[in-house]
Amino acid sequence: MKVRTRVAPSPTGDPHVGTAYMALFCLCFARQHGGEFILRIEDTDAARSTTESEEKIFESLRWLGLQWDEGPDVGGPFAPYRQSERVAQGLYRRYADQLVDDGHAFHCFCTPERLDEMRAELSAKGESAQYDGLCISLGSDDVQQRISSGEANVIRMKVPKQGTCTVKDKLRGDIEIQWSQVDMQVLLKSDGNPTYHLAVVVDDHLMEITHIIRGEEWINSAPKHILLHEYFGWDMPELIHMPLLRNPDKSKLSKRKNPTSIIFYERMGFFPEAVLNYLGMLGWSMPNGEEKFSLQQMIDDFDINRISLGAPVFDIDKLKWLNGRWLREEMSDEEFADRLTHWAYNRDNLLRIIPLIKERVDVFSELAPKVSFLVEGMPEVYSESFESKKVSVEDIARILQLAIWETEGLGQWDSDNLSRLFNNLAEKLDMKIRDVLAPIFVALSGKSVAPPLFDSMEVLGPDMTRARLRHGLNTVGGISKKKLKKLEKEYQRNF
RNA sequence: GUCCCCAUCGUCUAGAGGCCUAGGACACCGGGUUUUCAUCCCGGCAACAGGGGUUCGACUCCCCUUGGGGAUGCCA
Repeated sequence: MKVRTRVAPSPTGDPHVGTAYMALFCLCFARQHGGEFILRIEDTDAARSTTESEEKIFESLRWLGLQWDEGPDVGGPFAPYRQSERVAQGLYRRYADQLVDDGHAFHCFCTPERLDEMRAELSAKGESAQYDGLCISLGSDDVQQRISSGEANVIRMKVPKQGTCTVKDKLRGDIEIQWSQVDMQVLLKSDGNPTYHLAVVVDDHLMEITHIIRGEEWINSAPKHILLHEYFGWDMPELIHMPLLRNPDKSKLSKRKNPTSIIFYERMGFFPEAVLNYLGMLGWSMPNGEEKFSLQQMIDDFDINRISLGAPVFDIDKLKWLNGRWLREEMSDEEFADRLTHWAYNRDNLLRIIPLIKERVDVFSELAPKVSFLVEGMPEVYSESFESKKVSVEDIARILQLAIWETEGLGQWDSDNLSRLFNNLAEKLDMKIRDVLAPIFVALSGKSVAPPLFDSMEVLGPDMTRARLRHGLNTVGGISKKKLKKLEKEYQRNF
């Protein structure tokens, strides 16, 4: 038995708690049945799936104490798995060609423009905007000629016109989906890369995966995967679709509304045991009702039927309480000391901070207040600290909100990039950089005097920075819904 | 729009037809212990979305409505 879940790298490479959530359940399920837990990077986009971003994810999962099995090496040098290597080898193209030869897929020459038009037309008529099958009936001579003339094309899978597909889900039972609802999915893109749907099916087969644990969001594409397995003549792995973690407003957990990276919780000083424990109690419970449990206890008592299907809201308050219990009930003074040293006052961390404050202190005793904000979770911030003669409260709120949005899209989180970002922001707002930065300073540090801003932000990391900006925004009174909508429109137009 | 998933206190959940006057936990509000604070203890507030069936009996099973979420890409 081999249970697999996926790891999706984000542009910044910061691993999402949702990833850890799936991985945790995958591990428990696999171990409970004496099977293997396979962790897999699933992204054919080389820009996103860099060795660096992958390593960051693995590091976070290791921090949590999740150990995965290596699985068979299917062509790439990277354990546990790397997809991009195989793309270059043309592996997926061969499988796609095979489907074309067997009459299960076809070359499609439709341009993106035509597809857009077609979809617009269909949805205007109130029909589902699927591919209309224009290229499916092209003669093979015609196809060969257009390919050799270099015309761009993709490979699409054929889908039955009628009947239903039964998706067997270990948690939800049989889910019936009409084939008419399933689109003729592109399998191979015009650049030769496979889409997720082809790659995932091929990889599952090559890695001999028997069980898949993934998020609920994939239920609708399950028929495509089932059909591909049929076309290839392979056994379909069993599916388990987990509920999705939510923001307090019930939408899918997103960094826009919550700190979502595992690194944030590490930086806040949560214990990995507590974070894992907390994730375990979202959607699952111990048979005896105990809320504090270790990974091993969870594995021992794991029962997939105890998973509840309602999508849980991620509640930091409860996580904090749980962390407190771990801290008080499980840590000796010695261990507390060791962990604290390791967490903040380790050499590496100090070496990052020292360059920022060396010039600003004369003796050690002056150090603590100057660096406290780099170690604190949320610094105490008062609305008076934001007050300024030059900038109105409303503008301060605007600046903070814009900063939050802008930093969401930042790729490489470093001092130089941040500096560019804020200079741009000041320019677009037609304000002095100093006036723009003032409220940012306060939100981040609670003080108006602090070490260099961009370096501090780099040390704090994206999630912690955004969390403090949000906190600052709330402190100055936030932005009303109406104004927020207006600002967002303006933002999308001008930035 | 269409399809799919889901539905117990504000939040996480227990509940496999009678054990339910619906249990626990977080948060919140009281009280106690403590030189302060925190911890800890004790107590309180608070939910089966609505309507139809099935059944001697529904939180539990079925249907409809409503609500929430997701999917509808040459993203994953």
